[in-house]
Amino acid sequence: MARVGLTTERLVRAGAELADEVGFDQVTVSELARRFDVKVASLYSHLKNSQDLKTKIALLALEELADRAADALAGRAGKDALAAFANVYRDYAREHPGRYAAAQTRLDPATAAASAGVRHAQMTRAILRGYDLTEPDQTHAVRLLGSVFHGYVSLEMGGGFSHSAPDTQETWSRILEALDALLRHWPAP
Amino acid sequence: MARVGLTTERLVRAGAELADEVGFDQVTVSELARRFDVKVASLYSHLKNSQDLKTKIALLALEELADRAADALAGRAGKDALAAFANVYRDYAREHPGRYAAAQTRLDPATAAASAGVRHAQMTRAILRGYDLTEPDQTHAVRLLGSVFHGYVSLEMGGGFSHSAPDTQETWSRILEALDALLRHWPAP
DNA sequence: CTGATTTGCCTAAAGGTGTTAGGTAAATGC
DNA sequence: GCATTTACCTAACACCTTTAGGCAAATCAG
Repeated sequence: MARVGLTTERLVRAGAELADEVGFDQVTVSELARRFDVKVASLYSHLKNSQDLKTKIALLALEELADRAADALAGRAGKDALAAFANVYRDYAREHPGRYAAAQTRLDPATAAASAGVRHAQMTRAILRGYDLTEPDQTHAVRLLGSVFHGYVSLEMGGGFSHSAPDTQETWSRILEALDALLRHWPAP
Repeated sequence: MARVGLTTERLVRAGAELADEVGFDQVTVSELARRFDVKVASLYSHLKNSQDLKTKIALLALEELADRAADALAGRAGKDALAAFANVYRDYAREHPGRYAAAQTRLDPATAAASAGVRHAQMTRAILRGYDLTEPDQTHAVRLLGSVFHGYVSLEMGGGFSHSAPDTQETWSRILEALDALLRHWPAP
């Protein structure tokens, strides 16, 4: 009965990899057990249940994303910061589709408040400091940016833009330019 | 052994209602059977399998959404059309969260091509005729609008904007104004 | 180093979902 | 009124989730 050395940490990391390979909603405690060559029930010493696993994968993804975004923002401002930030999301989603999907799962308010999600909101606000917006327009703009980034990435990954000219990279660049222009000339109500 | 009168049609409609009540990914063949007071296996005469049910719910949602959008667009142009179209999405998602989620599921290319999804793209292009965009900018704009609408609605429904001032209705209006302004002054590359 | 304790992984079992194969009775058609 | 079709059923299997209780490996006390 050799011990494998399971920990919540290792399980969550493996779960994240599994998500990237087979899709977040195909992540299953059983498959995870199989990968560690261990019986399913053994995982329940480290995880409360299946939902717990998924939540922890989501939190991991949010952390990784926030870390990357913070890195990308360092030393940048204005359109430069905007593009760097946006590209972090898009690149992360492409590299880690399962983790990205995980990051979109609805968390209960308490968990969300303690997650890296708040860093994301702060960083978006930081970017907007490079533009001339005051409250409440800044909040409107935060929400717009979140919508565009999330919406674009999820449509692109879902194949919504597939196989049609012009290519999506071109569209992405033009959208970032358009957003920059919009933020520089944000219309009065 | 009284016959209940199951048809694929009725099952899909009931599935859509079930989705709105309990969430699209909680839609299960078993629960559907329970609602018709029928054994699970009986559904397999009308549905290929569970995935087939979900796909058909998605197609139904896409149709309904396209019908509403077409209605809303009739007789409108410019910003008026833009707002009406956008509101159809937002309202539909609020009234029918399960169906809306269904409408986001990835369809295989053949199914997608035969779905009401193409009408959505056509209507978006129709709206853009009210602005002065030529290809390929029109395509970029189609993608931007899709991203914003989908992104905003899914973030709002996921609770991403919850409990923070200003309220989301205000943001939504301002975003529509901003998009209108952006489309009227679409930046050159 | 030995014995006690903790703890990691196991077996067993129960309940839920998905799916297929084959039967019976109700509806339909000649 | 009989033959055929078809709607729904029972039975069975496979897989996932979760809990309860057991044994042996790791850890710790002395």
